[in-house]
Amino acid sequence: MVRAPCCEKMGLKKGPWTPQEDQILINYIQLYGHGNWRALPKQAGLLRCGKSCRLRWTNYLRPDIKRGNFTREEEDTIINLHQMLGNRWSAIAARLPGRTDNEIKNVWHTHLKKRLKQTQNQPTSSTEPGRQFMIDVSKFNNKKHDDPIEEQEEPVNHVSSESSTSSVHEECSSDDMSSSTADNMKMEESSMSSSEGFIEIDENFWSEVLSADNYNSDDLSSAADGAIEPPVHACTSNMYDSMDFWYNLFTTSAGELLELPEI
DNA sequence: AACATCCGCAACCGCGAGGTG
DNA sequence: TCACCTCGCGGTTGCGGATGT
Repeated sequence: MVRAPCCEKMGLKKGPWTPQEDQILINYIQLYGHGNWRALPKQAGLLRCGKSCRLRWTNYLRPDIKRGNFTREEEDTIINLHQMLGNRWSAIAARLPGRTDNEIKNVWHTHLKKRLKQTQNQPTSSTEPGRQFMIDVSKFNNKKHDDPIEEQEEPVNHVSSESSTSSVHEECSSDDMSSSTADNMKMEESSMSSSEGFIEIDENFWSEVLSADNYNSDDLSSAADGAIEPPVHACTSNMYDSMDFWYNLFTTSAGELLELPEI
């Protein structure tokens, strides 16, 4: 069959969004959610295709999006996750609360690719200060199923964005995000504990993590309480300040530390 | 100051997956 | 089982600002 073009109807606007359009979209989604993206622009009175609305919302207007430059830690995380997952930006984004796949993709192409190239050109003994870790998941590359995450059991409490037609909160709450992140971590836990995978962490890593005195589990777990106002605080705080982040990354679901090889 | 080039980012395009009747 | 529809993802494009000449 022939797929109908996204914006088949003439007169649909393309290009940059105006503040007015943004406001219309935000207001509409706050009131009604986004059960059907295709129908949304018509119902909201926007001269845009549904796809454009969805993109604008998910990449820019969503209240839980963390704006601003990527921290060094975030960049390192992206690099390491990219080693593990390849160009699976949405999977990488799932581990970086407040960051979108598009944003991560952009930062990869504009910064990190270069940085990685530079790093690779340097002798192995030359390292930058600060924490670093490497995850060798070469085994994933040989798998028929290229997504180690989706091979894991379905998250019990996963809230599908498709099912959230009535509440913006379901889609955007940090709770939802952290739970999906935690679920995804399960994949890493199983893959990392495999004898084939290894994690390389410098000696300062755990001491830094374990001595984090500004740990506040509420940052990532404080769910939306039903109010329409988005939980911005969960996204503007540095995720690396949260013990939960590192804890989930390097522990099993039973709370046991993953086995890390001697370096 | 004017022009050229580079860079970053938002947005678009097309494909595949999954859901539904 | 199949056809169709919608959504999400990854790749790519193009605009606008920053920087260099």
